[in-house]
Amino acid sequence: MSPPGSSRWSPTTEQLMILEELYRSGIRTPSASQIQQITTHLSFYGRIEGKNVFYWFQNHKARDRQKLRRKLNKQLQLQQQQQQQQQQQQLQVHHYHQLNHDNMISNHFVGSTFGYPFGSNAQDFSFFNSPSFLFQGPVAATANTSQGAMNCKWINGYNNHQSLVEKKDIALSNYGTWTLMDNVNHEPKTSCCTKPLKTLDLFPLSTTRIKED
Amino acid sequence: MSPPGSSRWSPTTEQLMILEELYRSGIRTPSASQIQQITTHLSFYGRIEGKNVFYWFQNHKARDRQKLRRKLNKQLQLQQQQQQQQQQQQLQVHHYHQLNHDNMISNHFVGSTFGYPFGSNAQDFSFFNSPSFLFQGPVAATANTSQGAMNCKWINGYNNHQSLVEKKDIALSNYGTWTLMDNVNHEPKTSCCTKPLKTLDLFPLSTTRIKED
DNA sequence: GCAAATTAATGATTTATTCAAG
DNA sequence: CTTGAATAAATCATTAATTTGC
Repeated sequence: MSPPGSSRWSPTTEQLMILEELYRSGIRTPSASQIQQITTHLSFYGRIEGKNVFYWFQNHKARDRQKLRRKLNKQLQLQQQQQQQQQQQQLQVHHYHQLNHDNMISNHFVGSTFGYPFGSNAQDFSFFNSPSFLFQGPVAATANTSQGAMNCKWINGYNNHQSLVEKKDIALSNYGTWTLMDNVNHEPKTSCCTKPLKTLDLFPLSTTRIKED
Repeated sequence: MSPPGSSRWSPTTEQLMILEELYRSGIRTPSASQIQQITTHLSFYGRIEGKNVFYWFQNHKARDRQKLRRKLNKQLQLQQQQQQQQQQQQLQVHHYHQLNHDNMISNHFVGSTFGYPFGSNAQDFSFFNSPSFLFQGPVAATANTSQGAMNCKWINGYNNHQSLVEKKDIALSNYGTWTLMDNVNHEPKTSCCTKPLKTLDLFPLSTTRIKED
């Protein structure tokens, strides 16, 4: 399923089944602690990281929507075609009664015949009903919303894709987006800037490259 | 600048100046370690977190693009208008010479008169020339790309917006996206699931909510 | 001058699109 | 062709500018 040197996660059958069950049960955008716990539990069935769970839900939700949209578009097109056919039939009748008639027939109001079918009026709090194990502990200790408790941390680096460096020249495409994490001693062992530099030291003299990538 | 109980970061004048300088110097999507170091250095001028830096660059880049696009659209519209005027003039001349002439004049090739002005053919590696302080150490120890070194961690929680809960009912809008971080002992103090539950325990019997949000 | 009311900027989130591995 | 991962675009929400009536 996920060969050792594999660059991307691929879910175990069981992991997948669980994820799908969770999805079906209403979870769409799991919170930090939910992802945390899901990951913990799924790691029992194979190597997995939080971001895998995160991306999985994101993609699954997006592609569900996409599927729906496509289906609706199909229906809409069908309906439009039908309407056009009807109109043409009417035209023919018309023609039959009165030749040399003007060709202009409004085609505009077709789309508005049925409204937006999604229940977009309500926030998705459905995960309150999500599987019990997600809320066993003192829920992620979230009562503690003080500055220290949920501390904002970190970012994609050069994403384990050493191989990409050679394949393409995009190796440095990096980062995902944002993310809070549980309180963590983030002593950047990489940082050697013990004394803060003064502002002027930050800038090289070359201001020559103003480039849009 | 950033009042104590403020829910969102607002940059100090100096922070802003530095960020803009970095941007001008070519930085567009700083890597993890870059953000890290930028944050460290900016925190000298006021409270700031990594995500602020991250978002700042993301937004700044996006809004630059946007500005450019708008400018181009304006130019394009202008040019189109000019062309139309020219065409109308030609038409009038035409008319002058030959009345009752066909009205069809191709309007298509207008857009292609000037190409895409961006240097979109090259990747942006410009930040290799970025301010010296960013690369003081053994560059974020990135030589170490083994599994352990850059470890994937965590996610937005209920984003310190305790106040929002009352104001609106959207309090639970949560999470950003993904993010690697330097190796960190992530002993989730929130997790109390010491022994992995069996699969069946994960699911409640209610499969009633299959909702599209 | 100075708050209340509007509007413009912009920080933060969410959704859509794209890339590329398998 | 599916789908994990990454990026860009659109959107939301709050704060800062600003206008306005006093």
